[in-house]
Amino acid sequence: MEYDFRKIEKEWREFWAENKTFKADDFSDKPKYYVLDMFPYPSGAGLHVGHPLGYIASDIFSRYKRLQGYNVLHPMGYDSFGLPAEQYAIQTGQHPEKTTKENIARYRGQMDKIGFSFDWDREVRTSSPEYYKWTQWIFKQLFDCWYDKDADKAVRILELVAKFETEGNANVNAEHDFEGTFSAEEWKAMSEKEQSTVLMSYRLTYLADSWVNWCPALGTVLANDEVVNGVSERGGHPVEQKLMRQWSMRIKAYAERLLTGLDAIDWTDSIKDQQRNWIGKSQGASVHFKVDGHEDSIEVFTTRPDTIYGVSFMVLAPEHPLVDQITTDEFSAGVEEYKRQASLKSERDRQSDVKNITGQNTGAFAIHPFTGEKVQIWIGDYVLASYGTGAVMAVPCGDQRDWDFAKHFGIEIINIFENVDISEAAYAEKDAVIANSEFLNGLPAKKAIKTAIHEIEKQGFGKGKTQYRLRDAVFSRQRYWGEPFPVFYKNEVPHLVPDADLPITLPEVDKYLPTEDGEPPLARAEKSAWNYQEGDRMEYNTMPGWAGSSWYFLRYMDPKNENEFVAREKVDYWNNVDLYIGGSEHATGHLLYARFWTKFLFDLGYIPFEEPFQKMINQGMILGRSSFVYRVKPLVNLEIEDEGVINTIKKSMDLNLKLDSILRSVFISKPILDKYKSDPYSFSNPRISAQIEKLKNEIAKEIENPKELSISIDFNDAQAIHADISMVDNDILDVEVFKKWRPEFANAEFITEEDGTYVCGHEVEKMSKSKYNVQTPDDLCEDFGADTLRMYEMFLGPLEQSKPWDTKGINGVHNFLRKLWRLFHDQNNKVSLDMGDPSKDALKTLHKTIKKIGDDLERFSFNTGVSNFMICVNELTDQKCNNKQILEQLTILVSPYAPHIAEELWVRLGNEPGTISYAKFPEFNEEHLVESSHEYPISFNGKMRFKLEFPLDMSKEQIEKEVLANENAQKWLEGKDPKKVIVVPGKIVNVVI
RNA sequence: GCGGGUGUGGUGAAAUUGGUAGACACGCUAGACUUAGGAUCUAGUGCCGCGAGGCGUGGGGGUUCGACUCCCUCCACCCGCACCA
Repeated sequence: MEYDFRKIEKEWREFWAENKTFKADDFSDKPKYYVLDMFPYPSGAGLHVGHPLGYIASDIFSRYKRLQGYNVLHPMGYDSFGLPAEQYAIQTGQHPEKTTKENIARYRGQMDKIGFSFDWDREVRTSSPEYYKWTQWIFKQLFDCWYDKDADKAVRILELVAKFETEGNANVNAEHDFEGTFSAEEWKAMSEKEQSTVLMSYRLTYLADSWVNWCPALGTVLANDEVVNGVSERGGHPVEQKLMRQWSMRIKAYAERLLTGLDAIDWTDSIKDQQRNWIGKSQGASVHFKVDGHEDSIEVFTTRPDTIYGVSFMVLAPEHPLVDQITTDEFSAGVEEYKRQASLKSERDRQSDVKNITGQNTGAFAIHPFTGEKVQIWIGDYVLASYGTGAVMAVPCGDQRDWDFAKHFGIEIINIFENVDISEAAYAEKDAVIANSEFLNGLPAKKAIKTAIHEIEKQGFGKGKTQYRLRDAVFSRQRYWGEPFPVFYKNEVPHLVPDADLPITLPEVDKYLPTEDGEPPLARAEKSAWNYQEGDRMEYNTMPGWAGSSWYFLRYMDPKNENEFVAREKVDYWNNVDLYIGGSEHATGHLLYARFWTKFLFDLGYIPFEEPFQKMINQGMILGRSSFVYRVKPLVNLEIEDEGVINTIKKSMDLNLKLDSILRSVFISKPILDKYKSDPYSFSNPRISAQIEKLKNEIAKEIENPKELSISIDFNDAQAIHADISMVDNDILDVEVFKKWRPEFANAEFITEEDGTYVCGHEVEKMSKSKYNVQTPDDLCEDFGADTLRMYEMFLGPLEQSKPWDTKGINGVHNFLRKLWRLFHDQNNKVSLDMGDPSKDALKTLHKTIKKIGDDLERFSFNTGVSNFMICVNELTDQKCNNKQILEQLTILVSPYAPHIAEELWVRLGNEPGTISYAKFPEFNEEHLVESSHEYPISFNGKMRFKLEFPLDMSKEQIEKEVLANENAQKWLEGKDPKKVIVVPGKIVNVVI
């Protein structure tokens, strides 16, 4: 074999590992560049071909940056705490640490085969105590801080205590959820426990009773981003709302900075929009409406205070705390009933049922703060208790839901817009001029909003307010396989474990299940099983998966530091991640939390930047191509004289079952199935027909006089069964392997094509174990080599696009590498080089390629890069070029994509082993591309008809003359005079007729 | 409903600033050489048409000498958000 990739690749991988070729220097005169991949969760299934897509791209870019003279940080690690390992532990009793280690070993083996230039000395695992010690430490910092809105940053809690001691809390501008005010004296008079409770409502991580998403099937709470459409993101289990005492992260404090920070980072609009959406900023005013005859007032939040004169009623959420107090006797029964019905509906139902307008009058009235008029107070489930204040001022002329509600219940609709017709629908645009609104009359909405807020504040019944949809993030999980909290309890008051005693390691437990009384698994641990034993008990919850991943990119800079989470000098040198590659599915989870923690650590002065990931590229998902075999179902039509309907149905079903068992193991080739679908009567299969006949006779014996009995096969309802793609080649099933696949298929029969083959159907789906369509990179590495795999994955198409995996074209890429190899070698596979000066043509090809490859890398267009290499090698092959100077440059160019073959060729060219990774990226020299003439496409009315070659220095006029004189042009002119001739020098000629 | 994205041969795709649409690769067809590794080489391959030629980048319209590219409008698919006050 000429190009022996197996031997080459193995040797070079060993060389890189032994020589630590890709070790990154912590301090260097070179400029730094940090390329990061989203680290994987090591699942039991191993890597499939989709995982390396992003890793290959980032590796190519890392290698390119090294060639450009950068000191590149390109690490890899494992997000190794998580649910699947724990579920597996519950089933098998094995410690999750054991399976996690095994899975990591498998991942590492797979990654090693692909030739990544990771600095493996920097590997981190979120589940290792050396790592999570610092996750616990960061938690402690959050606990020890509050958010000072005046300084707009996190500040130590001691400073807050100092303020309380001197002036109480009245003038403290903090992000908090403490209700009420206290003086310095009152503060000092509080017991330690009371003070602790107060402080808790200011801390950036806090313990509180909060409504959480409880997932009974997983036995844990979930964060909002882990709940999708009312079910758990992992596993799709139902989720219910439950009030629980939980640790939360006060991410709300950072809402505004998380929003504005997006403007300064280079991410896709899609991800930024998702985060903006999730944060959900809305500006407006909070306004208090007095309740007629009550002390209480209703606080509403509105984005349109300019429409306040259009308020003709109020709507409270059915759960609003004031509802019971204000409801009049007359309406109390109706209100109770409405509340009951609303409580029966799930949050999801309430949200999906948009068309039904429901509501209930409470009989109470609110006083309009400006007009003093009484407006009805209703309850309605279109108002959500969890958003804003759980109450709205209804402006039917300006809000479609309010309009619908008013129409439905016959409530007055006041028009406060100039020249706007609101008889058919509300007018929600902000371009109308306000009318009918006293001091707001004649103002356009934008101005009116400001004026209204000003007036509301002046009169003292409300103020301008900005509201965010972002909720604080629940940080406790009732699970075993996660970071323990550095928290112990004394008299149920939480205390922090001192830094010196960190990490709190995971204690051994007898089972990975909750206790009988519903406590999390850690409650099973004996006190002595903990490595810290202060207080009455330790915290039994563990941290969520996103804890460790929120700061791992920092740890890579200083992975072995035992004294700090990262040394300041190192983070000063490496700074933030220059290029982050990963999937877009983490938009509102990991990517938001990591930004939050980064801003927090920045506030405390530990790191010099506020945004973790400067530029991000989201690689598309690689989809699988599933193969299917088809099993048909019988259709029995039986009618029996003198027997009841029920009996008939029962017998029919029996028959169906019997027949099903006959057909169970019969599989029909896809093309034949399609034929029968359109023409069921063409079906003929002696064996099956015989079986059906036999069955019919049996029935005839059993049933005296069937009025009608027909048995047919329903081809349209054929059952498609996933067949493992490893036993399918080019859609043709290996029937012998299939029979051995599962016991139930041992006696399978196949209705095949004429040539005896069984043809499978196929579909593009997500790659997953259960669909038997998982392609691992291992086989492909074995068959074609890592360099081919790397180039092929890039060749598939643009990185960001999702695409089905198909190995059809892999030969083309493999052939390219063989052609490349042949440029350097003679027929006997001996290196054969021309040591002289390169030809003009070869230089032109080379420099054209240098330009394109460089440009492609700069815009992350890896697929066109591969194409350009192919073009280059094709041209050099045509030129029979084996010039050393040319090939040496080409080898460097190719090395980021195909590092193994590049290393081998580099040495065969006479260079030192291992030096290619730090060679100099070839310099583009335009001179080699300079042409003296250009082949002009000559088009008529924009259509290219033929080409003519002219010198580049020929004048426009001269070109025009030559073109028109050309006989080919005369043919297209058809004797007419051209209206106009456009000559773009060096580009094109267009003749307008 | 709102926001983001995609739409080009039989297939994956390319066209970077408005300038030869389909590069490169797969597949397919024919031929050559071998007949063992999934081989290699040559020629062809957008569609219609014998041909001249016509048509062609989701549909329709526009700007322009010239549009895959810019503008308007509609359609389909994918992703995210959604009684958010």
